[in-house]
Amino acid sequence: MSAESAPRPGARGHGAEPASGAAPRRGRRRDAEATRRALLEAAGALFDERGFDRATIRDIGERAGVDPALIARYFGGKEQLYIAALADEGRIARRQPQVADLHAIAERLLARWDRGGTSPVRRALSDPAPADPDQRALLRRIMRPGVIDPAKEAVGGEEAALRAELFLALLLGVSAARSNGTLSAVANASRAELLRQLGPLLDALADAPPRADAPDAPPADAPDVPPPADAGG
Amino acid sequence: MSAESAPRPGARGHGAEPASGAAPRRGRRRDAEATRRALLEAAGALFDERGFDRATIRDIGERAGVDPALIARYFGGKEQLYIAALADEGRIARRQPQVADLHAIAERLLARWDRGGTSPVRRALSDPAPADPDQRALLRRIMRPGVIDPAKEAVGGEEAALRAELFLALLLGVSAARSNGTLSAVANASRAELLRQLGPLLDALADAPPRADAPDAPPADAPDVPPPADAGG
DNA sequence: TGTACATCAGTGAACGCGCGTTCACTGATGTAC
DNA sequence: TGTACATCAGTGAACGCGCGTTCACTGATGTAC
Repeated sequence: MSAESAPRPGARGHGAEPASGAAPRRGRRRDAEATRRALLEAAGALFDERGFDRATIRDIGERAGVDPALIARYFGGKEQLYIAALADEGRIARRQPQVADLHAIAERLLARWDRGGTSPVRRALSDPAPADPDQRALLRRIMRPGVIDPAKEAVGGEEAALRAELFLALLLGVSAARSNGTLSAVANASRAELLRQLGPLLDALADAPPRADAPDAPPADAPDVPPPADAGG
Repeated sequence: MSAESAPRPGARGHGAEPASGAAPRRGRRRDAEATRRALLEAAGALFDERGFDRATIRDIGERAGVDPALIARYFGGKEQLYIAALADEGRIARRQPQVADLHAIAERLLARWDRGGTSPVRRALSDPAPADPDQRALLRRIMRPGVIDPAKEAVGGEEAALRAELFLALLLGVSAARSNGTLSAVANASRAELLRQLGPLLDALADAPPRADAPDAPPADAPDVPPPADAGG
């Protein structure tokens, strides 16, 4: 949809059009690698925008300027294209300079996700449906180096792992709300305003709260939570 | 799946089975109202578990113990059944006693969502795909009385609306992460532990941060955010 | 009490549609001679 | 330089499948007489 898109390699038309645009790899009008990349990027965008089911291979092909049958040829099928799009995003993320500061990570993530349309990883992480184990492992591998590990280091303390994940979950929730537009104040706020409001929360996450099993705390064998008087249903 | 399910009204079998279970409305084995309710509850559960697309009317009918063609008869179609399931959840939520305390609301929401399988509203709110305006309005109407308005009252201050929505977005993110299981620490933590970790964040949300346009603050005409040096992509 | 009928909840087969996939084919490209 | 050929990127029609929907039908229920 936007002006900047991949250099469509397999452009239709049968006649004319001898590669007028500046193609990075000269000499090959039929370029399998460029086609692969175009499919990967179109898939990343559409999987994020619409989710796996609603992103059809025909739409992906159209956005990439490529015949959808080539998805089967280059990736094996739609499912494998999805996995490849996730992995590709991980590869991109790993190239970014790493920082171990919650505010900086939050700013980077929200900025990336606000740009919209290129993060199937974000969607996979915020989908409430149980993910299959292979996909979970892939997603964890993708988010660990750039987000989870630095966040863990930033919060420190005993429950660092849990807190780092809460940090990410929090941002995912905010980003999803921003995209779907139902919570209008969150959707319409500028990113700067949002980050200002989130600042104290991130600070609170970095300050370790009193441990439940501290020496002078009551015994921690209480059941999960008192039943909250379930009315209705 | 579980032992407690709706009293299946249109039970198959053609023979025998003269209503051995204790039916609340005696005398009518063929009960349109009970069938409607069974469909509504099965739909609520499946729409939440799998999302709209992956919840097929055949599965909904099977879980309700009812012929899927009755969805068209009673609701008009799958889309209208979905709307009805959202509205029904709103009706249930409105029956609950209202509290204006972030911790109490958070506990109630997480408890409801942890139970799993009955909240199409939660899924609709955490879906990153842009929602259509009618659906947005319905969702806002559903969440306002029990969650948004009390949260707004609890946080107070100038940006109360934005903060109340952030509160909900945060919980949605945590709940989604809990359901899909990718963030394992969040998924495996007890709800009590989770609420303990979230406590300071909720307190931070309730304490108004310094306003950007306060008398002694720098002018607030800065652009959205400095470009974060976008590497890769 | 018994019979005929109207009502309406529920049934099940069939339909059209959009999807991912398959596969025989086309034609451009690079190479061998 | 020119010709024949092998390779392989890309094409497009067709396929089977699962979906939501439709609709003529069945049969249980309640009522009128």
